[in-house]
Amino acid sequence: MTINQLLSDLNENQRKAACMPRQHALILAGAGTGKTKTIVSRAAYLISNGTPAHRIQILAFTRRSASEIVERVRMHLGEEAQGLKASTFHTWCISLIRKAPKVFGCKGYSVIDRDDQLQLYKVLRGKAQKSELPSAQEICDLYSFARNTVQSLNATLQKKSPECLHNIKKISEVMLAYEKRKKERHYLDYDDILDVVAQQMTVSEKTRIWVSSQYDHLLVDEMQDTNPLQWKLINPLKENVTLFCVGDDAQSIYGFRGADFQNVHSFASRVDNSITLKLQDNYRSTQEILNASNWLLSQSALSYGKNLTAMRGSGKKPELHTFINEWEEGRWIAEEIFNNKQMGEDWKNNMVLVRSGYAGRVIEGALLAKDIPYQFIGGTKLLESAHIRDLLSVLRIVGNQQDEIAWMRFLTLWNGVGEVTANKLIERILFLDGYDQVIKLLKDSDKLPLSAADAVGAVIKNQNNVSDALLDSFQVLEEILAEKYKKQEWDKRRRDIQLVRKLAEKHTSILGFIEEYLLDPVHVTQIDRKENDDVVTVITIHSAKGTECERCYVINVSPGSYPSSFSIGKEDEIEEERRVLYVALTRAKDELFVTRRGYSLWAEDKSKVDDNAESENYFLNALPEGLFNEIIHRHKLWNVDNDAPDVTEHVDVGINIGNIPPDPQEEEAEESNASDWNHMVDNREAFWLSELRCADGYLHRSNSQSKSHKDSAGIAEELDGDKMVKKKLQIERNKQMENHSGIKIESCSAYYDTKKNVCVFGELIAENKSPVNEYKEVQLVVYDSDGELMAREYTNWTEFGLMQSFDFNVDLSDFEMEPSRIKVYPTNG
DNA sequence: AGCATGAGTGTTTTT
DNA sequence: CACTCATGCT
Ligand SMILES: Nc1ncnc2c1ncn2[C@@H]1O[C@H](COP(=O)(O)OP(=O)(O)OP(=O)(O)O)[C@@H](O)[C@H]1O
Repeated sequence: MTINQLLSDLNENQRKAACMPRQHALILAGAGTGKTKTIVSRAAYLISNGTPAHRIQILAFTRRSASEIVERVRMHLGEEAQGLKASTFHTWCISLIRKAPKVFGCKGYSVIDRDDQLQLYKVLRGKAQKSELPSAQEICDLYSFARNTVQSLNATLQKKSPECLHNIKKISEVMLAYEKRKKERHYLDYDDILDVVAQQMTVSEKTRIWVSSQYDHLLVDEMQDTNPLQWKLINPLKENVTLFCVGDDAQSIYGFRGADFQNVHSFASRVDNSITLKLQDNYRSTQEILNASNWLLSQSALSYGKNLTAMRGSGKKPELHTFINEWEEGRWIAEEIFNNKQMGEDWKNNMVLVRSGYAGRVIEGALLAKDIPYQFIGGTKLLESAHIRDLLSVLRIVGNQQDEIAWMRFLTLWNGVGEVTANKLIERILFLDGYDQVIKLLKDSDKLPLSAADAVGAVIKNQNNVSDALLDSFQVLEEILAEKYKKQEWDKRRRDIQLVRKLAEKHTSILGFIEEYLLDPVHVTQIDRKENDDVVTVITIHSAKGTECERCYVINVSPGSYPSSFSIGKEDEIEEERRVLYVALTRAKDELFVTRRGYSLWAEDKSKVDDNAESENYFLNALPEGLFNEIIHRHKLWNVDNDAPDVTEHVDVGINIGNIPPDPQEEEAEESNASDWNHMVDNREAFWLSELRCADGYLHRSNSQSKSHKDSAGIAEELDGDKMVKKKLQIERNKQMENHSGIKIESCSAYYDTKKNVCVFGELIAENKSPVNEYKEVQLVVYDSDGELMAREYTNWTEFGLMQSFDFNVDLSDFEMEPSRIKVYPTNG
């Protein structure tokens, strides 16, 4: 494709922006209006009009969008685009630092990530109580926020944690100690990487000239998410370099990192002689999708002045699905995607948008259960996972002998060595000269096994071949790592090691390898699928900014999540939550599915107090009719078998003894009993049980070493080692009775545990049209394998989200035999 | 003292 | 699942 073709694809405003004369510009435009496309065109235009490609620097937020831009320019221009650079702010700065280590005074410094930073803070903070001093995590966050916003600690505390203001002295001491230690050990944290460059340019004219003379144009994507520190980086360049920034204030979602969505508006005042252009027309989505998105913004107290119009016109109306719980939600999505594949649609046309990495797990499970290939972007990255860090610590030690964080990690790996011993060793190691001495020290230590020295030796031998270094040191460490993680999916973790080796293959420098992947995180599920591009994408909304997909599923748009309960009470954070959802909705091209849970098992116990606030602030509260097609799913929770034989021979009903009014004393006893039961089926329990059920259809808890199996009668037993913990019981229903009473038991599960208790938990829908109102209770009957009656109980039901719930807890310790059959049905007490 | 171990608990978002 | 805390072991 030629440049002319590319330009003719643009609309008038886009073309005007792309072909601008040399002048600072801000392109302010809504979602899907072609900002990225405009950046691509701008770069292509500049190159074909004589600017050498290497004199254009593009800054994007993630490596993915950066490389996509370069790829697209290359597609249009071919060879001519050679040398065009697109990077994240961090990779750009580190490349400057590496290019001129002397200029920035960081020769031989190694980059530490968030977790290392935290480790250091933990050590330096000491063991003070939380009431005395904020946790290391909090201090770390405050530190980073202060630096990203280029604010004093005092100002940061006032804004973020006023309650800690009285502690400012202590906090500042910890921070200063951190900076001192960082310097001593030659570490650069994420914020240093930017600040070193920014600060140096601010104070030194020579540096400013050296940097800015390398470029003619700086193109910045996602301008709305840049923070003051990043501005400090761009600002000194504007004398010699032309800025071309694109952004959308309604998509600013990185406030937690110091970005202020208003900032983009100050562009004009901060940059003299700049011009602001606007793009209005949305080319991504159908009007129906935009209507929903527009509505969301219109509900805000702030006025974003955004009303997107779809150039593609009309399409399918978005759907709003409500489920009983997250597993039904996940299962439905997986099913939907699966069915679409059957109809001939590619996996890759589906994207599931989640709020947190954690929220993606359920979806992952559901996709896994259906064998749907997927990639998961967001959450813990490969090189951040504990077992990989363990292995990497050996490499880091060899790469940088002063790396005390890595030493700590490595030394405490060995049995018998804890923090104290490790510290003593480290103190000596730091003063050693050369690796011969280090190896000798490790060998001589009576606390460490010989293999510790072997592991280090293995890396030293392979310093120029990272992949081999990994392999050899892993062989030494395998045993100990297997032991450490034996309860935490060691097999899976073991496979990760192979993936890391793959990543390392081309690398000849240990530190270079680590640095590259610290700044450019790789997600576990991404590596193995080079040839297989056709996969479903599960992605956090924050990572999804700038991407698009034909069919999007935005999950868990429930009260307490949108906005997140964290933000309640803080207007600006609620607004940011709104923008997060806005970003999610506007990713969809053709079809948008918003799903939510009518009842979240978690929301309830977390904070009953907040419940009101959560639902009051809920974004979809005042949803007008007509924006979405609304569908409520009242599916069975736990696979009640509809084809189970009807039970008609219930003599029991005839001899119903009814509700024996308990005397006051007993009533009290019963109440305390009920609360006991609540504990037993507490939310946590229900959470795990259903999660795993969703994944493999059976019942077990993953974090015990339990195995599960299903016997021929369809009864799942839970095993803990060889000891049975619980046994699942089959339930019989009486459909006739249910129809008659208008009370439908939607789900029910029953277990018999080692304390000889039968625990039953179920949900039902009591339809108002019930002709026989006296059905107000649920009856439970338990038989042993000889068919002898063991127990009969009655209970009322209580409101439970979209349904009513009931539960029983029957003590069968007086019986020799185990329960074999149980029946549950409505009764007129 | 120093370490291993298990139970308990609480989960934004990212370079 | 990852982190903290309490406990008990050496
Ligand atoms: N002039 C145009 N004609 C046809 N399609 C266009 C035009 N401009 C953009 N598009 C298409 O619209 C979609 C959105 O474009 P792009 O990703 O550049 O938008 P964006 O402004 O960066 O969106 P967001 O801010 O939501 O990330 C892309 O699929 C792109 O190909």
